[in-house]
Amino acid sequence: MNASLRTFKAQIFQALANPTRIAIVEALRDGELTAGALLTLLGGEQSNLSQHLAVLRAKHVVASRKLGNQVYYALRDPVLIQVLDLLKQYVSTHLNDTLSMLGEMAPEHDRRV
Amino acid sequence: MNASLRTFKAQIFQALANPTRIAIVEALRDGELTAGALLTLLGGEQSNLSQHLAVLRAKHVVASRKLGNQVYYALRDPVLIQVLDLLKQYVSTHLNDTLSMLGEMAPEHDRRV
DNA sequence: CCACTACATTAGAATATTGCCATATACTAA
DNA sequence: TTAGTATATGGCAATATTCTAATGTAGTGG
Repeated sequence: MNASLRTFKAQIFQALANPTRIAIVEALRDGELTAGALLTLLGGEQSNLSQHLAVLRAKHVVASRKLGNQVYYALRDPVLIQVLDLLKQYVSTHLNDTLSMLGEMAPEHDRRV
Repeated sequence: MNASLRTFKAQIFQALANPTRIAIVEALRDGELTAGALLTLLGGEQSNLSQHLAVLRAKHVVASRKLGNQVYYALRDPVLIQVLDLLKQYVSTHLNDTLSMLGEMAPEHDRRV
């Protein structure tokens, strides 16, 4: 495998390497949402969310379309949902390994990981 | 979903968000390798590779066992291989979008993406 | 013990990422 | 035009990542 391809893949991972951006992708799992809806869902500063959306746009993770006053965001590829689903598996498999990192949560209690 | 869990997932993505580390994970796809074998495969500075291995260890992506003089590295969870396989799909789906980023390769010609 | 091989760690500079704040732009409505 | 809503962008400080070079540590063999 070619170095440029690896760099490209690395950039996709980089795009997902932030809790807020993961939350965005998860929020878009079932369809598009406006930036405002995402802001309501996720909370935080508007400009901060907008910057994270810019990162996801730059890495082609999301597409945006403007409708009147608002901008609708959607995932560009459902494969990323599958990636997140695999990560859920990963997290539950490794819960015991990583409990210390999280410093919370009981392992045997299902909390919709 | 809980913020700590998202942070944890983000760290896994962060671990994979580097071309060298992706190359390491891909090299370990079919089984364990020593640090030296990885160095031979991937080239570059020994200390640099060692640092990347340290990142992967810290994020629990790889396990290491010492045998005599050498350290064997292995993936801790095959799910990460699946993640990389999905990324391959992703890359080929989006080749046209991202050719400019890569600045090389013909899209219709199969190059083992 | 000494020398050698295999890895790991530290230090430091260059660069990138992140969050906050303020400001800018685009669209709508009156 | 003026005001208001929705979103994006730029400046800037704090922090994190990545690389190179040098040094440290563990195991092996003589």
